[in-house]
Amino acid sequence: MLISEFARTVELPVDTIRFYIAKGLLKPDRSLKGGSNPYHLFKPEDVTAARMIRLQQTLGYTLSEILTLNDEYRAGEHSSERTIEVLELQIERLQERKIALDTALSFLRNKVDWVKSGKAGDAPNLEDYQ
Amino acid sequence: MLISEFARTVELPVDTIRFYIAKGLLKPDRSLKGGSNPYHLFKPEDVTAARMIRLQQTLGYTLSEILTLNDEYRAGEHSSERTIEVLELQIERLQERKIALDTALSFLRNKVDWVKSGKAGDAPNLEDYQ
DNA sequence: CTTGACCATGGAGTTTACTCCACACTTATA
DNA sequence: TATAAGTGTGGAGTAAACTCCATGGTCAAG
Repeated sequence: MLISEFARTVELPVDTIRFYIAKGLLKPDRSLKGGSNPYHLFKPEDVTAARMIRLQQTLGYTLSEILTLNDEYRAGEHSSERTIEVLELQIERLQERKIALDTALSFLRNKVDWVKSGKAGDAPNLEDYQ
Repeated sequence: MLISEFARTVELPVDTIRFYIAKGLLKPDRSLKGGSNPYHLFKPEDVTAARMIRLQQTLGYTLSEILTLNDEYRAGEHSSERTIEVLELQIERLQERKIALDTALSFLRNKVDWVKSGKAGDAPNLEDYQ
């Protein structure tokens, strides 16, 4: 798969993909010779990698964090212990984020209820949701 | 409360607070005259506002989105319908984010299990978690 | 009355994550 | 054979969210 088809598949601009390649987040093959330089060739696993990046980004990871995670993951690929360590660190971080999210959600839901009740009693206070 | 105490309270650098004031995200009083210009005076509700900003930020809102939300919220303050509309839009957005988060979490948990099982069977695939 | 601790403003600098060229090359099409 | 479409590189530009700094002010302590 060439870069423009890959871009359509993962729904990202070509420029962004090249940016990710430059950063080392995507490492497509370069076997096909084309213009002034060999072309990038994307495999299905690159599609997964791109989707993973998007997912991690919506969860608040920076690109360099994603890169370090990938590197650590690859580095520990032959030690199950290290792999599990890296994975569990990610899980912990996401769980913290989930708590923040649930906090915000119950705060907002209670606020809706409070408004619907004609603002009876005290307004929900953010401080009560930590 | 003056700016440095406020900064300690909400655990943010003074510069960041001034930046938020400039953006209109915080609107402390300016009654106290001090140096070349009147000082900012922060009330408990400013502390809540600052914490709310941090929370919204960890949930992926940009500062200008937060500003528009605040503005919309204030604008609809006398119409319960509009207030509920704004709140429910936020809830929807957070629920989407929660789904992404749960996706990532179950993917990572299954991956941990898979590694712990001595990598028996197929590796968990991200595509299966959407 | 000077020194140090705070305060404000305006503006420059930084990092992140793109986004947009200009230029150069190859290949398919008219 | 010209032209369009696709690809690569290097580098400039941009928006967001800070972060740092120079300058200028007030005020309490020594």
